[in-house]
Amino acid sequence: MRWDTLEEEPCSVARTIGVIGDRWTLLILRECFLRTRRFEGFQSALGITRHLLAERLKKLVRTGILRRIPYQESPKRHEYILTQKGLDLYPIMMAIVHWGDTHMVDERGRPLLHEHKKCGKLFDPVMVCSECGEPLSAKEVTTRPGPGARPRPNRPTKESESKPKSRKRAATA
Amino acid sequence: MRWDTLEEEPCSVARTIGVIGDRWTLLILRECFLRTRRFEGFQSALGITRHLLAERLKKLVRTGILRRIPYQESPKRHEYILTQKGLDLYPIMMAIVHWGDTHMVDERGRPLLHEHKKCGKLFDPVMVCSECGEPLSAKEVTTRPGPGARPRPNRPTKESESKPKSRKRAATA
DNA sequence: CATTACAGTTCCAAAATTGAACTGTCAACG
DNA sequence: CGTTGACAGTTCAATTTTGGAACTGTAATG
Repeated sequence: MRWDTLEEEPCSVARTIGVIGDRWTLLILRECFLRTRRFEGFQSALGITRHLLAERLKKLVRTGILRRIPYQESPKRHEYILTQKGLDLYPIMMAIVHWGDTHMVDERGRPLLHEHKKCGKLFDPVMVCSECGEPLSAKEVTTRPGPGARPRPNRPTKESESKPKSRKRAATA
Repeated sequence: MRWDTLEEEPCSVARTIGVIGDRWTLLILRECFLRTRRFEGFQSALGITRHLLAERLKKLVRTGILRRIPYQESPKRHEYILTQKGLDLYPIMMAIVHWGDTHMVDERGRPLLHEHKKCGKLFDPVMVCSECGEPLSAKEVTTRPGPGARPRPNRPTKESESKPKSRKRAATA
C-alpha cells in the first residue's frame, strides 16, 4: 500500500491513520497535548531526529492539525499549536492513554493522572453511545454501509480470484 | 528512539504506541474488529506483504492482543482472534473512526455507520468523564504526576543543557 | 497428476529512518 | 569585537524497514 493514498480510502480508519498513524506523529501529538509548542521542545522531549521532526510537523500543518504561528520576529520563529481539528484528536489520545493505563502499567502504577476541571475529580475516559449514553463495547455494536460506502477495492495479486469452490475440511469450529 | 524500548517508557501513550502504533498494526486491528480472522483474509483485505503480516501478527499474539487458535488439523491452520485485551482497544478504534468521520469524509459521507444493539440506534461514540459523565475536551482536563511518574529521562545530545540564561527578545505574544 | 487454498518463509531492491554535522540569525558575554 | 549559545531547520552517508515476488509445504479437488 502506498501511504500517500491512504487518505482516499473509503474508510475513516484508513484515512485517519494516513494522517496521524505513525509512531512519531502520535508522540508529537502527545507532546502537543502536554503543551509543547516549539521545535526544540519536541526534539529534546522525544529524541526524534531533527530531519523527521521537521517533516512530520510540516505534514501536521499541511493537514490542518497544527497551525504554525510566529511568536518572534528576527530571527523568525514559530510555534506549532493545535487547531480545533487537532484538539478533536483528544478522544483518540485519551483512549490510547486509558488502554495503556489498563494494560501496560508496571508495579508503580500510572505515570499520569487526569483531573476534570468541571467536576474536580480524577477520572478515566469512558466511551459511550451518543444516543443512549451507555458505555460501548465491541460486541454491542454492528455496522452497516453508510452513504460513502464503496465496494472494497480489489487487490488481487494477479487475477481476480473468483469462484471459491466449496470444499470440505475437518472443521474444528 | 528504539521502538523496542518504547513499552518501558513511563508514559501510557508511549507504551501503547509501542504495541499498536504503526500503520499496518492499526489496519490489521481494524480488520479484526470487522471479523477478519485468517492470514489470507488480512492479506487480501489490506494488500500488506505476507512478510510483514506474519511479523505483525506474531507481535500481536506475543503482546496478548490476539490469540492464535487452531481451527483445523492437517494441515494445521490457525485463526487470530481478539483477546479481551484486544477487545479493549475498541474505544481507540472508535475514536479514530469518529475523527475520520468528522474531519476526513468526502462529499459522499461516511463509509460505515454504527448501530448500538442495546438501544437500536445509529450512534457516534462520545468520550465522557467517568466521574460526572460530561463529555470531555482537552481544555477541561489537567494532568498531574501519578504513582508511576518518573522524571523525564534526559536526552541531551551532548551535555545536559543547563542554566538557560535570561534573554530579552522582541516577543510577539 | 495438475491445480487450488492456505499459511508462511526467503531474498533482493527500494524507501524510510538515524546520527551527526552544517547553515543562518540574533542576543548576550567578556 | 570575537565567541558562544539558543533556535529552527537542512544536508548527507549509513542503517533499518518495507515492498515485491517467488518459493515451501500440506492436503483436498478434479
